[in-house]
Amino acid sequence: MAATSGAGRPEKRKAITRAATAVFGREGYVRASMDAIAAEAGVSKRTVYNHFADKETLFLSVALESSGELTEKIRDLVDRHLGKIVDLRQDLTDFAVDRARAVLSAGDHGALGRAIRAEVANIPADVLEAWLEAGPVASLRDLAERFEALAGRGLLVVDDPALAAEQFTLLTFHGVAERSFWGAVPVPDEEVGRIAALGVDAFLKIYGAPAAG
Amino acid sequence: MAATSGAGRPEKRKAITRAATAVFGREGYVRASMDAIAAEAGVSKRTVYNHFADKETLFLSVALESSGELTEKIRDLVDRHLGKIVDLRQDLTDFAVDRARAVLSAGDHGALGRAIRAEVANIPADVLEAWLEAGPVASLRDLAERFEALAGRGLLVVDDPALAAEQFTLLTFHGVAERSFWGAVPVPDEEVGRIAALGVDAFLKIYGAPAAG
DNA sequence: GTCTATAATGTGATAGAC
DNA sequence: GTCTATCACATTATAGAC
Repeated sequence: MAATSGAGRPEKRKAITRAATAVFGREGYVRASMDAIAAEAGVSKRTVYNHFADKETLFLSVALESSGELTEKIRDLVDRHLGKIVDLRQDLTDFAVDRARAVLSAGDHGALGRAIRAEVANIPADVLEAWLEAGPVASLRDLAERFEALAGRGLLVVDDPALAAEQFTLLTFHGVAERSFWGAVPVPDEEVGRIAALGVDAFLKIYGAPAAG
Repeated sequence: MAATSGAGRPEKRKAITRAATAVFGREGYVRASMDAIAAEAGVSKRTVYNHFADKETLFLSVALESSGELTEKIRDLVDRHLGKIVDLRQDLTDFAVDRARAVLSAGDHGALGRAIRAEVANIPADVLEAWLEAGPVASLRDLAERFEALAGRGLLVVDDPALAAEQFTLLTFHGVAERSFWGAVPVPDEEVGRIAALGVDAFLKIYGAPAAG
């Protein structure tokens, strides 16, 4: 906290973090320059250093922030698609498609996630853990809770909800993530839909309730 | 070819590519310096530039080379573990564990794969395609062929061997790859084994022959 | 091997805006 | 008065040419 904050107007700080998110996502940590971030934020470089101690602090700060925001976005998708089940297969597929889009679409937080994954060897262990906890791990937990509820209603047969959530994510999301290199290379919408549908097929073979076939 | 080759002893060239693989893998593309590569190869920087036009050419060259070598390694594992099936579940699990180790173990080609994934936005499309074709896509095809053979012998029920190979890889490998950030963060052996076993469980629920239970 | 050109981070100093 | 923009600056590191 003490290192990241300081004096200054909050609006400036917001402009800086938004610019940093964009530039780090576009260029990656090493290539991104503080000059470029300052320019994109419309402030002077001095002002950036007034708000953030150094480049690394700025990067880790926006990484954590962005991680939490993406988790909230995904939580909304979980609620929207898996809150009230109409057609389980369809709802799961829709969720898979929307999540892939939310994480991997170009302009968004996904680009920063790519930068973080690229820099992971240079990120302090405790910060990395905090990022995981605010991001991927939290989303997995949200999904696991939902699966547990669905199992309670007899729609799924699930022993270990955390495992089911992870395997659902692997089958419906990681194939797209890998193919698009976490959003760096575009994947056509129809391809995303196809992969999601096939992933849900496989998932339901593992965890589907026999009644629903 | 013309850009990557030149005069000079082949032994020097080999030393350079080996050093470049190590340094690029350790530091990533941007951070790696040509000085460090020359030093690690035990040659002068001038010699490096005699063999490779520039930094980018050197990187792309070792990327392709390493991709092919890793594919061969994995092909050996496919043959060893899935050539003669003794206990299908056990053989699949052993293969999954060995592959994860081969790709993600620290000193190996896996580190370079991480660097490539980090740089993917700056890699020319045709080179990226060649890298995919020599690496991940080729390995997937090898595995698909093997699954098709196993299906022919009644050990698996497989409609689409390519899909089965991809889903096997997702279930048994990508969970570890993601958790370790493609080898940047170590994952305990027992955790790798646990994930592999759970992945094979799921895979056999989808594709297992009913006879074998 | 040496040298040049370039570009990066982070630091002052000063003068102006809210 | 406090925060800001502008400019200049020292330091360091790099790619690549001679």
